[in-house]
Amino acid sequence: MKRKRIRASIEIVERLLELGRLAYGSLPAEPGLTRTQWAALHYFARANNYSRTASAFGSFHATTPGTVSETISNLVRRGLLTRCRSTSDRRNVYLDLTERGWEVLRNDPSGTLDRAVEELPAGQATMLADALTRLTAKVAGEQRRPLFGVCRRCKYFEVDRTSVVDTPREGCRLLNVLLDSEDAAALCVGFEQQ
Amino acid sequence: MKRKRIRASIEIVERLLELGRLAYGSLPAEPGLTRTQWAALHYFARANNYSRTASAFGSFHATTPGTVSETISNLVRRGLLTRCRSTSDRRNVYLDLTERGWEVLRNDPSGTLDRAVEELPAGQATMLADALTRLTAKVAGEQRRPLFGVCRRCKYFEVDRTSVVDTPREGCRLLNVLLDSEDAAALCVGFEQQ
DNA sequence: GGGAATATTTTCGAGACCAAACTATTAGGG
DNA sequence: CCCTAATAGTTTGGTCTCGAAAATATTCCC
Repeated sequence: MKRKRIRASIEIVERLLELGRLAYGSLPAEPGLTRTQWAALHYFARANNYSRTASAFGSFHATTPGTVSETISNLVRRGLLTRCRSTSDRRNVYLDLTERGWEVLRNDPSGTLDRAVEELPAGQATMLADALTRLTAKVAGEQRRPLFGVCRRCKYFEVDRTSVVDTPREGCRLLNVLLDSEDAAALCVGFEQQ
Repeated sequence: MKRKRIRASIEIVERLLELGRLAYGSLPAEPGLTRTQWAALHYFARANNYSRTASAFGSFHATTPGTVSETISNLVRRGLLTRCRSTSDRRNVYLDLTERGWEVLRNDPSGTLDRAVEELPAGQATMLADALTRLTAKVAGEQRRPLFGVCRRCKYFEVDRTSVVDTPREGCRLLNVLLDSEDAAALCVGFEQQ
């Protein structure tokens, strides 16, 4: 049985996939949530107003609408998420964490990975973020999926410095709305690289 | 609903988890294999003689023996893997790809990610490999799981340069065996950082 | 020899997953 | 304004994944 010639990139790919699994492979998973449920809870905690929908999470998590719908129903049943139908377009349903949802999220198993990242040398963390963004952009593009990213690094992000108050006003040129500091650091489905 | 203060590390964690999903979220999944089945096929293609067992893959993939057993049975049923019970210790079952297994693996969806990695600037790829190894070591350690890694970077790896022939002989001091060039580049459960 | 440890398989119930069918709502063209 | 897409979600059916626990076989070690 001949193996393929080994390329260095394979090791990196293996690490990436291994890490993704290990991150949620932590022991307690306190309230008995699954990987997917944690991922959903984490996503809806981090996504901005315009991205907290079932379909957006489906794109982010690379899964189908039906699967997402079931996962969300489960989290709603547990009292960790609430559904809120949009009034402007009644097809949309926005998902928000409940008080208990925020509480439960504090035990997010991916915190293990998060702490490991925080211990990286400063320069390495920056380069890592850059490399990962490149990779994600490439793969997402090839699969015709949205890229996701935080507003502050988006090409539609805008800072209005003409204001006389000390904190300049931030906004999104795509949706044409103002962003508070929370939203400007949240994940967005409409993200485009600068 | 108050959000937690946003730390830069969260973005990196999100990218890592997103990438892990996207990598296997490719469209065709030709012969209808699932993420887990691809991961198993990939693992048994890359692991060395001593690591192609159900339990080793279970550690690598952060799942339980029962799940692994089912996944393997499925792949055997499809004719992509073969079981081979060890003669020296009859508790062990080694898994090997069949001819068809190797053939099917050529469409491994993670190839998309692999190509993206190959397009990274040279320096960045090296740095990325290093950072990911650090992260994996940290997370695996915290979860008391084996680290996995290729023999050549293991502390038990040894090169015998006393030989007069031009290609020096490589071996493993832990298992006390010689390694051919294929094995020296394969994944091993017994890996320890240098 | 006998009990502990190891490697794997089986079984069960809850989720995850995809595909396809379905509902409801909105957008676009004549 | 109707008619047809397109969009957002849900439901259904069938397979696979997952963890926990029990079962089997084998080996280790005192």
